[in-house]
Amino acid sequence: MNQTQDRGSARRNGPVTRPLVNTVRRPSTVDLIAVELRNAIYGGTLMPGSSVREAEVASQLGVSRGPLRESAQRLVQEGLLVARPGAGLRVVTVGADQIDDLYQARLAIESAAVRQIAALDPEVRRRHIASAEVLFDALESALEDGSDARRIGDADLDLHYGLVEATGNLRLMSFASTLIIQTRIAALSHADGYVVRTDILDVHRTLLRQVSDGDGQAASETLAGHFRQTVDRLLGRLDKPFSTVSGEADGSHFSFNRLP
Amino acid sequence: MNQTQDRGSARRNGPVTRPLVNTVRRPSTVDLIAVELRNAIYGGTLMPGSSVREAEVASQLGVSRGPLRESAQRLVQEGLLVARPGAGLRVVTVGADQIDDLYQARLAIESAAVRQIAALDPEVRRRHIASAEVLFDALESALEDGSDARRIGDADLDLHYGLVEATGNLRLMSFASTLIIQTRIAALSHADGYVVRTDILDVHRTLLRQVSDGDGQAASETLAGHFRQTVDRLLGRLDKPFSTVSGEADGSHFSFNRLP
DNA sequence: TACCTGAAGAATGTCGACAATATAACGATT
DNA sequence: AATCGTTATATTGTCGACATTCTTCAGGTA
Repeated sequence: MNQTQDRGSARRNGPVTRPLVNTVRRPSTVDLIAVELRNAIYGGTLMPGSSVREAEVASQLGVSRGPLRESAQRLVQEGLLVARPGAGLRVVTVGADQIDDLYQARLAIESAAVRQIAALDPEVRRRHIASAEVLFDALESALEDGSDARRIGDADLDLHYGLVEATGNLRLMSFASTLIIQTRIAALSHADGYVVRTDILDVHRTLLRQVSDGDGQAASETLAGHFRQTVDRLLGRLDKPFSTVSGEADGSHFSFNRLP
Repeated sequence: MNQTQDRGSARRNGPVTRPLVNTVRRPSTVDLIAVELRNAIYGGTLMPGSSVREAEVASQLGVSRGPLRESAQRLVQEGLLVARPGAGLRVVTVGADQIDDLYQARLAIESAAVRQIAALDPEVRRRHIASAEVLFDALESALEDGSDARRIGDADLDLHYGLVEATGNLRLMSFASTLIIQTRIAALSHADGYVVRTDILDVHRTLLRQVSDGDGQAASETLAGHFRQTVDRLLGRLDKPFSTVSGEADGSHFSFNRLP
């Protein structure tokens, strides 16, 4: 699996948290390692529940255990890793009892995002959601191409992150990034995490329409309904998905890029 | 200044982020140091913009630089510290250009919280907001006692955190804790950060009433209006505060508790 | 057979030391 | 006088090694 670290293709590996203060300065080693770890989790290289042996990962990254441990604490703070004293690091598992809280948190962030965008002046609003519409097209293409569920899920999450990104609020972006990676972890945790609803396009088309129409309240409700359906499906509470495409989790072992 | 680390009086030092997974296990050293650092920032011992020299703080905590650096990375992830390569750690400053985003983020979290609580069944709802009402009484007492602006601000922030805590959503609680500490940082950054509006009681009384009445939409709008006024005041855009109480920032130097 | 006990192994937690870098002070120059 | 370049100091960044803790597995016992 190709873990790239250049910024250009960062989107392909999912959203990435950037430092809150956006000044010009070269990224620290801790930054680079943290990005690498997040990508490894998001990309399925580090599977949920698997233990992260420091010496092993550190040597693969070409660094010592010190910087690796510092980076790991960042992911611990994000809730992507858990550290049991003496027992080391593990990738979190998002259990069924966490799904509700996770999507409530996503609703908090993303609902606020669409409300905020919808409240903008029509002109700037159009400019801000332009990139989100590109991501919607990407989702449409992924569905038309008959991509596997995993790739469709990527496009879905990218779109949701893009909406938050459109606010330009670094705090919201940081929160959204964390929650979306946790969503990915939940999908990787459950066997049937990757199932695609056929109405996914309609929902998101409606969502974007409502945002661009300036109706934040409606967009927020669309989002709430969408999340509620998703939670119900993940919890097996309701109707079965309309179309199911099994996604394969490539079981390739660790393969990081050594840091320069 | 008394930095206590027992859980009982944690509220006095402000909200504290706890690990996302709530299992029984002794806190790691990194946890303890991180709590100590957050309290030092929240309590004004580490002032915004001040540099955090690793060796100095580490020796005061009775630990080595290694664990301290790991803990610091947690606060970096939270946006409470910034780390410039080679130049070390500094406490963040929340500039005027950050106020908007900060309160938008708080609105995202807290608005979702009050909506969520308001949507509960009336009986459980009453039980969940009971602690928040205690915090409201504390705010009322602080105002009646003629406490300084700093203490009133504490009670205010405690109440806001209590509302999020009432959701029981650990993710939202973690976000709220971070944002509230950043709010404190903003207050410590600006000279006139600590001014108290006389209508603060009315606003929060209304807020709690609307939540307990199950009107999440109204509560959310009350919150939005309150934050908008606060931002306008902080940015000096609008009317001057009705009553001003100057808060003193005790300039006492570092004084941590050595970890056991 | 199931459970508890204990020892061996491996991984983590912590520390001290060294190298690399940024900051500050100082002097030279225009 | 102000600015630029240089040097010295202090602090950070990184690493390797050791102490500590958890996990595992073998052995014994009820």
